[in-house]
Amino acid sequence: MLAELKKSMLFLGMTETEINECLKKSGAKVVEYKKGDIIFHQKEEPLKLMMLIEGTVVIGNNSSDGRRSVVATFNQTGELFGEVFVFLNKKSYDHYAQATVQARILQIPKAFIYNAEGRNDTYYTKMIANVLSILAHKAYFLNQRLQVMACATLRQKLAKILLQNASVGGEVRLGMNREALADFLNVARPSLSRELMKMQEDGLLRIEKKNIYINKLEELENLL
Amino acid sequence: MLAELKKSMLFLGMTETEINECLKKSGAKVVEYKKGDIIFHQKEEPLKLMMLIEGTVVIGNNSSDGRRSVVATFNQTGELFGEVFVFLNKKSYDHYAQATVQARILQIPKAFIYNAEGRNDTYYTKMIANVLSILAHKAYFLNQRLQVMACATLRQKLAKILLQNASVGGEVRLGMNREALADFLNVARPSLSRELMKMQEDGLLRIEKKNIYINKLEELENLL
DNA sequence: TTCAATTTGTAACATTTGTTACAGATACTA
DNA sequence: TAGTATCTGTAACAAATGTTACAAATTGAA
Repeated sequence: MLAELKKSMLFLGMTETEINECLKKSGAKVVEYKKGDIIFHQKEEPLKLMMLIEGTVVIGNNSSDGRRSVVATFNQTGELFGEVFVFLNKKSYDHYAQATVQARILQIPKAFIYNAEGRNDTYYTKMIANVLSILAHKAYFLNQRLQVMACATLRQKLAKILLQNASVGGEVRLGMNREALADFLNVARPSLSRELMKMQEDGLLRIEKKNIYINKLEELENLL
Repeated sequence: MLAELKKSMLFLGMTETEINECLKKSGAKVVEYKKGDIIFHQKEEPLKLMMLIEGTVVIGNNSSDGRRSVVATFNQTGELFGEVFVFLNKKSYDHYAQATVQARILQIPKAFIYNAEGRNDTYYTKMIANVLSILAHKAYFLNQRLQVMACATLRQKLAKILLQNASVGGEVRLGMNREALADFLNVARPSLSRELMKMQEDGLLRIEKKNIYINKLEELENLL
């Protein structure tokens, strides 16, 4: 498991010795869940950092009439989930977490983060830096997404995401198919196709298979 | 100035003594800017936490053809800005910050946060907790906003924001006028008015002056 | 290769939302 | 109080996007 932990954002840059030290001093535990098990429920107080080691976890909430809606899905080893609620110091998650397949979760008591005493060891500083980086990344990513969603027209949304992801040569590799891109932009897939084709006709870009090449950078920027 | 700092998110829960200790040990400085002065520019490396003490600051970026677009505005005493870039450990802000009126900014070197040595003082732990809380709040807020924006229809957006802000009795006080609400939801004001009135006709809610009262909570939830 | 499954572009039409203009309501000031 | 500015709802129309269905293109596997 250590090999996986070393690659996670939380333990990035730490030696195996340091990671073990963290796990021991923090009282971290690995908990196994079977398919369908609840990992935490809505009313529960967020007291542990949850890191997915193996499996798939969905975050959702129950509305008052009992309907369930899924807010997020995690399936990458090393990902944290629910950590925002931990650091908000909220009295309850307002969401539940459920394993959709068998899962293993590393759980680190939050108290560990909030107690610097006797921790002039480097691992503590590294972990703090990592946690800050994780939260900052999340805020940064959400902000990027919001800027796309905040565009008034579909053409503007496309311009935004293309500019955000363009490499120096003007090549854009989004790593999404049309359907996923449409979901990301929150539009219907045929609407997306239509607008992409229109933009190509207008000479703004060139579409080749999965790749898109920006022809007129300035014009795209002027749309925003 | 201490009185203001005590109310800021960054120094929340700290005594004046502790705050002074922080300022001294961190090498923090208060810098004055005149109207129009650049506080940091796009290529600059983010090395200091910036807290607005007085004035107004806009964050923006220059696109390649020289046009400027404003991304955010800060004018609340005690607010941090640009902190996400600091904790991302990026090599450059990709934005500039500019004072739009005379401003005073408290600047705290980031190194202070990343060095726990000899800091078994309680103020360090408190500050870490506060910084984590600030970032978590930002992520939480952005996520809330994103959930509203991700709704497919205007009616769903309204349902979402009303449910997010409803008190137990079903009263919703948004503290925004129609124009601001329309901006927040990213729709045209007349479209917003039209949909609100339709929802009232459908019996979902009741509008009284600035306040909105939810009549049928379940039906609103079922929209989502 | 060949076939089936998936992805993508297209078109016609329905629906939603934006735009513009204006009048009644509300809030603010002299 | 009167008068002005701002906010809000309304309506007619324009424009953008969603919906549905389908065929061409692409991918992946046998």
